[in-house]
Amino acid sequence: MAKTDVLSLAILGMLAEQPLHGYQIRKRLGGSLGPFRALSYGSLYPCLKRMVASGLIAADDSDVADATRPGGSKRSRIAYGLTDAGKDRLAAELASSGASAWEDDTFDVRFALFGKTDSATRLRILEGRRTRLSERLEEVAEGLARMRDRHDAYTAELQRHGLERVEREVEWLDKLIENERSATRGTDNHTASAGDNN
Amino acid sequence: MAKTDVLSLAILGMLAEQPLHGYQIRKRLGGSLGPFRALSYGSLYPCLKRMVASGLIAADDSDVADATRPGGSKRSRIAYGLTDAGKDRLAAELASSGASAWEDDTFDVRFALFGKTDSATRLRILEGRRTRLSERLEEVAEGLARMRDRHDAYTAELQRHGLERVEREVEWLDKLIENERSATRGTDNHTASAGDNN
DNA sequence: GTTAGCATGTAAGGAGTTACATGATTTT
DNA sequence: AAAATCATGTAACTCCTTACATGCTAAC
Repeated sequence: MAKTDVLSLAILGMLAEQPLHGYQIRKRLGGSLGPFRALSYGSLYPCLKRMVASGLIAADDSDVADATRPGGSKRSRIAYGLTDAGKDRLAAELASSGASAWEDDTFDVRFALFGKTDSATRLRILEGRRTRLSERLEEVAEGLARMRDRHDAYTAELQRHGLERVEREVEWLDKLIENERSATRGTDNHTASAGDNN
Repeated sequence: MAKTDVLSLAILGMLAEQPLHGYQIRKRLGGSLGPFRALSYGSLYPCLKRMVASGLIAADDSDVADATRPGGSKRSRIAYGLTDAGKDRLAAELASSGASAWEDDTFDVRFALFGKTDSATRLRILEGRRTRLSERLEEVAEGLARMRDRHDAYTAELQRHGLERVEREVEWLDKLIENERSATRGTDNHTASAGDNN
């Protein structure tokens, strides 16, 4: 089974809602998912091509054709939609909560797809991420102790700020985990709300 | 004049304090600078090689030789130090405050080297960074308004958290800018302290 | 009718990782 | 004497960007 990279996963998730063409995909990736603020076409189109080749998505060229000319070939505007294989792959990825799900690169995308992820997996990923960040916290604190004297004021401040940032993300995760747990305790809701943060 | 990439700049900055060998450089990069938490040797050593080739640093192999065997060739342990050209290059880079200085990739390293940067340049970079983040804030808010309805609870929460993170960094910068300004007003201190953050 | 935005793609190249390959030194 | 850590390096590969190349469509 070929690996699904983050970009492909994000695309699969997006196309699960509705077929889209490349240009739209790019804009939405920039808008909602974390790590793709301005993904270039030089990345996107080859990726779509690969996904078509591996049968995860299908290209539909008929989009505008009938809207204007009867027999028209307008070129441009290729809508991509999930195939059955694509749906299966997405489902399989969403059910997994392995190591990579809580790494920096992947976590944001997995989180963005929580609406399609079942409650138990959501919780596992949030907890995995929390553990990951705790480890990071320890590492940094350790390194900070070891280099105490080598730091000038600015390096120390940078370190302190980095630490604070991670601590805040841990707090954020704690809230989400708490939310997730109480939602599960009450109803075993499949699509629990993530709101209620001040 | 060849471009100095972030990694080279970080190395130049580190070697300005004292000669180090590759292994040490790697650990310190992970410890103090932001974007290099675990730089691989596969990146580091080729970079050092390039820097030697372009005359910015010099390799000194005599390190351990006299410590143990008189005529000994111990191999291993190559200490790198700045050449005059390297010092010049570092000085030139530190004096610059162009576009790239406040981008995500570069800012942390530039900040870590503030101890060697003059007050006016520090201020320009901090302000540049602040402006950059403000722009980002606007972009995100804009995109958020445009997609309002397409967001499920989790995507919205991810967006909100991202926004909050950027807002906090702006607050952090505001404090630093304030510090920097008052330090300049008082004494025109070249190596002002960055402390005083709760 | 021309500018701005929509839409698709390719080629070259940058910046990094992983996996491999090797060997010295220190600690247990 | 074995294990951990120090130390240096290369080759293949991944993922992404920039710059280029093309053409349609809507608005002013």
